[in-house]
Amino acid sequence: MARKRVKLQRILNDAQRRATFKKRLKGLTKKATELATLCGVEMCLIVYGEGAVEATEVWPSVPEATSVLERFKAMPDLDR
Amino acid sequence: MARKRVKLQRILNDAQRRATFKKRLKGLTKKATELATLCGVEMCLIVYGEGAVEATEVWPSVPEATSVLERFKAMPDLDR
DNA sequence: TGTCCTATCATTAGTTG
DNA sequence: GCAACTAATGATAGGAC
Repeated sequence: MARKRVKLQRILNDAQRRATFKKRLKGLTKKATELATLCGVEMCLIVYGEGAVEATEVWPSVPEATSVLERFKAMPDLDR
Repeated sequence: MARKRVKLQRILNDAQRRATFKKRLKGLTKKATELATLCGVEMCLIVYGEGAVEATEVWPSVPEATSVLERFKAMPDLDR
């Protein structure tokens, strides 16, 4: 989305993939914050990096995400 | 972000809030898809709407989200 | 209400220090 | 490797239907 479009496939270069991950994760969480604020909803986001390269990320925080997950787990299958 | 900027606070009008929620959720999941593809990571997103107004949303799918959640639940506290 | 359009604002790829 | 900057693409508020 800038000087050049990026192909929609896994970035092979490790350093560049990490850099892109960091930038886009920031953008994604910002959007998530805006959506939660504007629409008055609760939400959580969990990202699993591959091995030790990208760390696992939990948003907005581990306790809040856990709370949301408990509600999801407790929800009857029919409602899912 | 378009003809006019929107205030970063809960949209009071129900119809408009629903419309904004739908548009932004679509944009958010698109971004999430791109991040997962570009960086080769697994992720899930869970949104709880308020009461019956906005429905609960799970991305990318309930089975995949459940899989990610199981891994999160099984993860030692120290790693979180 | 849902979808399409598009002017306008937001995000970000590439680059520099 | 990170933060800042900038050009260029991407997302979306408001409007039309």
